Amino acid sequence: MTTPTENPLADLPPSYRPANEEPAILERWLAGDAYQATADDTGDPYSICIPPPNVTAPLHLGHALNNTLQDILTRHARMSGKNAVWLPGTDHAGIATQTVVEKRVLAEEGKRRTDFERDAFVGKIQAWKDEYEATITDQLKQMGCSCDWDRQAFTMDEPRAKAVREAFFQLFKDGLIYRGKRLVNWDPVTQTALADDEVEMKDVDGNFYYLKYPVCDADGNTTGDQVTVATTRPETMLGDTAVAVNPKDEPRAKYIGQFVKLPIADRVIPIIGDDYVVIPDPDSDDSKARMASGFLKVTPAHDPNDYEIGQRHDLDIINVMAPDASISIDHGWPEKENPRAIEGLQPFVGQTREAARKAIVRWFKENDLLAEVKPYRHAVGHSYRSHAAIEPYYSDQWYLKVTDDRLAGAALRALDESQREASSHDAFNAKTPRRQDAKEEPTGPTTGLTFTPPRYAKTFQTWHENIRDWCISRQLWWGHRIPVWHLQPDDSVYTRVFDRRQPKNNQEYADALKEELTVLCNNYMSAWRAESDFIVSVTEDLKCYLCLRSEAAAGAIDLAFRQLSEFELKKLAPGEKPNFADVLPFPDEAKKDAAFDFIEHLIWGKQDPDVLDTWFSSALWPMSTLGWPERTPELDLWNPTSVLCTAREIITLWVSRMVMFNLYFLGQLPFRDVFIHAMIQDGHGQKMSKSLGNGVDPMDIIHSHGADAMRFTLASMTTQTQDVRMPVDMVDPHSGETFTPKFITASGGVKVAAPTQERNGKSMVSSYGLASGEVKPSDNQPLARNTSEKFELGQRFATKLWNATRFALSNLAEAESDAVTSSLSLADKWILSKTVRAIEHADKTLKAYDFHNYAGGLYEFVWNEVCDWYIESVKPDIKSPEAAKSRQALATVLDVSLRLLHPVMPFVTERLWSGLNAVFPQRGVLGLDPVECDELVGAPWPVADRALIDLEAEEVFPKVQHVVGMIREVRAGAKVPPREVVDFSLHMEDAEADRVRPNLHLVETLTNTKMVAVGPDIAKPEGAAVVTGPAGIGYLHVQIDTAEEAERLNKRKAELEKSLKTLDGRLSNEKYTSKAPSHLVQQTRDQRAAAAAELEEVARQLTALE
RNA sequence: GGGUGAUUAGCUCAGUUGGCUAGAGCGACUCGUUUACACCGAGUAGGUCACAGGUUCGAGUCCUGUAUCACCCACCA
Repeated sequence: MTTPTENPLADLPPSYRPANEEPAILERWLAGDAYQATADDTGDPYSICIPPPNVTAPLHLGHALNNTLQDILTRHARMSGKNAVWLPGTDHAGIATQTVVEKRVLAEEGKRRTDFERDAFVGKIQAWKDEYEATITDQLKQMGCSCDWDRQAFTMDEPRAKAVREAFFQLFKDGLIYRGKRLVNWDPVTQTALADDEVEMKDVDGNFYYLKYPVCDADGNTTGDQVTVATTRPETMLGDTAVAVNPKDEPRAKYIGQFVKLPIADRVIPIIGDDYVVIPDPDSDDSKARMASGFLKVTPAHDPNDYEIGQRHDLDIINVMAPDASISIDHGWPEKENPRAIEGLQPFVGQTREAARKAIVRWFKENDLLAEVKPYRHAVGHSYRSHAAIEPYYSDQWYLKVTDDRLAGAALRALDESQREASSHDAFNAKTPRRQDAKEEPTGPTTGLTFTPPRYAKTFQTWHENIRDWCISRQLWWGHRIPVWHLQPDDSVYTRVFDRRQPKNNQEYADALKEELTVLCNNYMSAWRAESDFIVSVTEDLKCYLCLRSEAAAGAIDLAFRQLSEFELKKLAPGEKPNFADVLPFPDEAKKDAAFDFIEHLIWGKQDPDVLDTWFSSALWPMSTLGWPERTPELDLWNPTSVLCTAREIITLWVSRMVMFNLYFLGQLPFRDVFIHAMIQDGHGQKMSKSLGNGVDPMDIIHSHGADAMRFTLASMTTQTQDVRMPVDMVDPHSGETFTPKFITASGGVKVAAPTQERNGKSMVSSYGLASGEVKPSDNQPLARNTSEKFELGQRFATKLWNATRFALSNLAEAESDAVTSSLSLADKWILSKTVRAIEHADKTLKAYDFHNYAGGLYEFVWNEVCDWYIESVKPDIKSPEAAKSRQALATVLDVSLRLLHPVMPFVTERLWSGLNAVFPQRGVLGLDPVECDELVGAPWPVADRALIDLEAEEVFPKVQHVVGMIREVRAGAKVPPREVVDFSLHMEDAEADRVRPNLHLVETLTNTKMVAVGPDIAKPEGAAVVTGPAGIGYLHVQIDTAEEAERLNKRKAELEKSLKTLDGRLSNEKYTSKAPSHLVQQTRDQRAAAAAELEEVARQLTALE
C-alpha cells in the first residue's frame, strides 16, 4: 500500500552530511530511553560490561574499535528480542591517574603531591576524574554506543567501594590475603610497589664490572687472597651479605667456608656454596657463562635471585637505599655502630643509584680492586607508568594468595577442554571446594571459558600455571584505601597472653594473641551490635591487624579511638578508668564495660595508608556493576555476562582476575566467551598512544567522516589474525588540506618530519608551531584535527546507502497505486533470495564474532547486489503499475538492509528508516514480513523463510550477468559511446536460450543494447564484433576495427589455451581422476568442455577475420 | 632465553576443514556526468602467495628448516 505523503524527500537532503543528522538522532534515542533495560523484562538475558576506560585521558581509536564491537553485539542482541544491557563505566586507574594529575599540578602550580594534605590532593584527582569521565561519556554517546546510561558506574564510587570492601574482607577472612615482607618491584619515581605485570622489560646497554673482594678469616683478618665477583650493579655491593660459589665448580669450591671482607662497608661476609651460581665457560652459548667469574655477590635486599639465595642460607637482608633509590643507611642498615663503615660510606650516602654506581666503580679503581669492565646489553625492568628502572626493594606489602587452588586452580579448570593444552598442572586433578559461607548454589557455568581467537587460551593457561602471589597494595593516594587497621595492644595484653598460654614458639604466640584480641574486639563490636564484622590477624612477628567489613564498623571503632585520644588514656593512672559513658552511648549498655576493656588495652593504629591495586576493583567489575554484594535481580539475571570484548594486552591483568573473583565469590564464571580483538597501530606499525602523539581522537573522525563511517571502517578492518594499521593524517584547520606528519620514536621524544606538502615554501607543520626535529610530546598537541583516509571506506558506503534509499523512496513515493496485478520478476526473485542469504550471513558472522565478514558481507550485498545489479535492473520500470510487486520487493530489501546494518551504522540507518516509514509503511513480501516499528533502534532483527531462496533465480540471473559482462567488455573495448543503443544478437543453445529469453530486457537495460535475435542458429552479421564467454557467443552490431578485434580474440584464445592445458593435465592424471572426489572431477570435465567449446568458436572467428 | 602472530597486487588487507584459472578496497590507466549517487558508473592493467625442502593426484592453505618484522612472557651476576 503506497501512501504518498506530502513530500517525504524534503527532509532527506540530496547529499548525506553526518554532522547534520547524527546529533538529532542521538537526542531522540537518549530521550526515548532506547538503551534502557530492566531486570524484570522477559526475554533471554544478554549483557556486556564495558572494559572501563581509564579516566586519565579522552578515548582514542582503540577504544572506538573496542566499543564499536560491543555496540554491534548489544544492538544486535536487543533487536533479536533479548533483554540486552550494556553496562557503562570508567576506571579510576590508580597510578596512571595520580601520575597525570601530579604532572599537571607540578606544571601549573609548581607544587608536588607531598605539598598537599592527602584529602586535598585526592580532591584534585577527583576533579580531573570528573572532567574526563564527562568527556569519555560524551565520546561514547557520540559514537552511538547504546549503553544503559542510567547504570553508569565508576570503579571508585560508593557501590563499587562497597563491593571492594566486601571482597577484601571475605578474602582476608578466608586467609587469602596476607602481609608479607618481600622484594617488590619498586618504582623510585612514583614511589610505589608495582605488580609483576606493571613492569616492562627493556634492553639497555650496561657493563659487567669485575670487583675484587679480599679474602679473610671469620674475624676479618685478610689472607692476601682475593676473589672477583661480576656484577652489572656495583652500587648494590654495599648490601652484600655473602659471596656464592657453585660447589661443583672445581677450582673455586675450595673457597666455600672462607670469608671476604666487603670493601667500604667493612663487613665480614661468608663465602657460601649454591647451585644457582653459573660456572664460567668462555666457550658457552650462554652469555652468562661467558661473562661469569664464578663468584656471585649476594645482595638479598636488591636482587630477587639473591633474595632466594639469602632465604636458603639464612643471610641478612641489608637495604642500602631510601625509597627514592638513593643510597641510604637509614632504611635497614644494621652496622651504624661500626665507625669505619660509616666513614667509608659517607661519600656515597644521598647519591642516586646512577651516581653511586660511578662513584663505587671509581672507588674500586682507585683502590686497585677493579679487575675489568666489559660492555653488556641486558633486559631491565621499567615502570610502565614512570618508565624509571625498577628497583627490587625489600618492603612490607599486602598480598593476595592467587596461587591458592580456589583462585588460580579454579580459573584453570574453567578453561574449556577444547582449548586446554596438555598439562600436568596439579589444578587439573583437583576440584574446587565450595566456599564455606557461600549462601546459595550457583546456577551459572563454572567451565567452558572460551577464547576467540582460540590461541589466546594459551596465554591464559600459561599465566595461571606460573602465577605468583599478587601484590595488591600500592603506596598511592588515589584508590580504594585498604580496609585494615593496624592494632597495637599494650604490654598488659602481651603479658597476659604469654602467662596464660605459655606459647612454645612465635606461631603459637601469634595464635594466642589473635584469640585474645578477637575477644576484645568482639566485646566492643557486640556492644555496637556489629558482630562478625571484623577479622583479627596476627603475623608471625606479632604485628596485629584488624580488617573491617563495613563502613559502619570502621566508624564505630574509629569513633572510640578518637575519643580515646581526647581522653589521653595514657596519662591516666593504672587501673583508673575514664568515664566514656557520656561520649560513647553504646547501643548495648550491658556490654559497655567489656567494650571499654578493648579501648583500654589497644592503642589505636591508623588505617593502612596504602590503597589497593587498580585491578582489584576492576576484577570485581562484572559483579559490582550489577549490585554485588547485594543479591540484586540484576545480578541474578545478567551475571554471567554474555561476552567480554577486549584487547589482548589485559588478558592477564584483567580477564584472569575477573574469572578468579567471579568464580570465588559467586561460584560461576563472569562470562564464557572472551573475544580478543585487534589492536590499532599507526601507519608505521607503532602502538597508538597519547604520549607518542599518534593517538587519534574519535571525535576528529566523527567530525570528518561521521560516526557510522568510523564504526563501519573499524569493524571491517578487524580480522582475527592481524593488528590494524591506521595511517594518521592531519587536516590543516585553515585550508582544509590534508598532510601526513611522521612520528618516529626517539628516546621518549617524537620527531615530526617535514610535511608531505609545502605551501609557499613554508612548512605547514611549522605553521602550527611544530618545528622539524625533536619536540616534546606535550608540544605536539595538534591544533589540527587528525584524520585518516581509511575512513573513506565507511563514508562512501554510508553515502551509497543514503543515495540508494533516496532513489527507492522517490520512486516508491511517486508510483501509481498497485491496482494492477503483477508478479515478481527474475531480478526481484534473485534479490530476495540474496537477501535471505545476507540475513543468514549476518547471523552466522555475528555469532562467531567475525565482524570483518559481517561488515564486508553487507557491503558486498548492498553495494554490488542491491545497487549495481538489482536497482539498475528495475530502474526503468519501477514506477509502472505492473511493477507493484517489484516496489514491494525493493522496499523489503531496503528494510532488511537497514535492519542488518543498524548494529554497525546506527545513525544513517535510523535516519533512512524514518524516511522509509513515511513513504512505504507497509512492506514485506511473502516469506519476509518484517514487523513494523517506528524506530529502528527498537525494531526486530529480520527473520527469513528459507523458502524464499530461489535456486532457479540464483542460476539464471548470473547468466544474465555473464551476458551483460560480455557485452560491456566489448562495448568498452570497441569504444561505443554509452548513449548509443546498439543491436545485439545472441547465439545460444536452445535450452539455455529458453531460460534467458524472458529476461532479455534486463540485458538491454543493463547494456543499452537492443536484442534483435536469440537462438541456436544466429549468424554473425557482417562486420559485427564478436563476444564470447561461458554464457555463449554474441554479436554486437557495430563496425569494429579488425586488428583490434583480432588482438582481443587472440588474447582470449591464449587464456583459453592456458586453462585448457591446466585442465587437460589434471584430467590426464589417472591418480587425480581416481582419487579426487567425483564432483570435482566432473566439475573439471565441465570446465574443460566449456573452455574447449569457446576456444573452438574463438578460433573459428579468428579464421573468419583473416 | 621461551612463546605467539605476520610475510599474498604499488598501498592496506581477505583467502574458513588442502580443490585457486589467487580476491577486495584504495591507488594507477581508459571511457562516461542518461533525473539515487563523481563520496558515482563501465572497463583495463597489476601477483613465482618471503625463501628452501617435504607430504599429496593436487599446497597460498599441512609439515620441517631459514630469513625478516611485530608483540607477549622471563629473576638486572
